[in-house]
Amino acid sequence: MEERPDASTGYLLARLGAESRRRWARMLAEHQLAPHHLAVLMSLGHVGPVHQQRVSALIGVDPRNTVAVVDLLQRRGLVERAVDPGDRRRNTVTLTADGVDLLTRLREQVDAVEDVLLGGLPGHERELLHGLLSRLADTLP
Amino acid sequence: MEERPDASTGYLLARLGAESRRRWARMLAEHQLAPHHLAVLMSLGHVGPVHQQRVSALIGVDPRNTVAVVDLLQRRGLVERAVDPGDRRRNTVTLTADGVDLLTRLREQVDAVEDVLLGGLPGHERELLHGLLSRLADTLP
DNA sequence: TATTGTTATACTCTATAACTATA
DNA sequence: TATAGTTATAGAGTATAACAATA
Repeated sequence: MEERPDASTGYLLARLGAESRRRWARMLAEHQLAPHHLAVLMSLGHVGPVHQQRVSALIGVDPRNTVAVVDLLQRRGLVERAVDPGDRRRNTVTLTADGVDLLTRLREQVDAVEDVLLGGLPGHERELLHGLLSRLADTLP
Repeated sequence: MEERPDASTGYLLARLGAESRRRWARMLAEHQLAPHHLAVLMSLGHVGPVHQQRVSALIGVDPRNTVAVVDLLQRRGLVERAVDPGDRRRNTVTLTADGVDLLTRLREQVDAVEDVLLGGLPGHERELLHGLLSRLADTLP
């Protein structure tokens, strides 16, 4: 009887997360976007306009590295930055109409990529997984 | 009623995977190792000696980038490379006794990191998540 | 000719330090 | 003094191309 230690959950998360990111990257390359850019669009679509600091926390990217990500999206007219009148240090980031449009169109491709990645699980288990990951993500910040 | 599109499962995987990797990296820094190094040790502990090509597939790292990872582990005496007599192009990678020792000692710290990351989920849901991720990882290669 | 491992290299992503402006 | 955003930059990780040895 051989010892066969199982991989840890944290490792499986990192391993599958890297795989998912890789597929996202390939899909997004045709749009000249990187995973972080879509992450921002999806986050804004999810929670609405927020300060740039909050964007960083939502997508799990350091504030300094978030600057360039939002810069590109702004240059493409997908998001807008507006100084918060209540605290002029803060930038409120908002999806533009073009941003919403692109997000809507990308969702289809996102789902297609996902179908391949999660192909090994039947539908009800995918929903189960999604629920668990979703709750886990909410407890992070 | 505001539109609140939910984040995709693939995105949640990438997001949580990056977080997990970050915590692994901080923990492993004291041992002068990177996540990929532990990934190799865990994989070998899981499936036993395998060709380097298979190591690449298991940890999800390109063969070219795997070379340096195995190089370091070999220099530290944690794994051994042996030419396969049956096909001399191939290197069989094996855990050394020191490698097994380190892996055993690291498992404790891995579990501690994991407890923090998965703190938001009760025990039975962690097991559920582990099972789902485990099956998903098996369908990848 | 195809495959395993390898090197060199360019590119992307992430982390460390320090600055500006507002508070 | 502390915080939001920014810049510059070094370091780690990943991807592109080409090669040697073996099959």
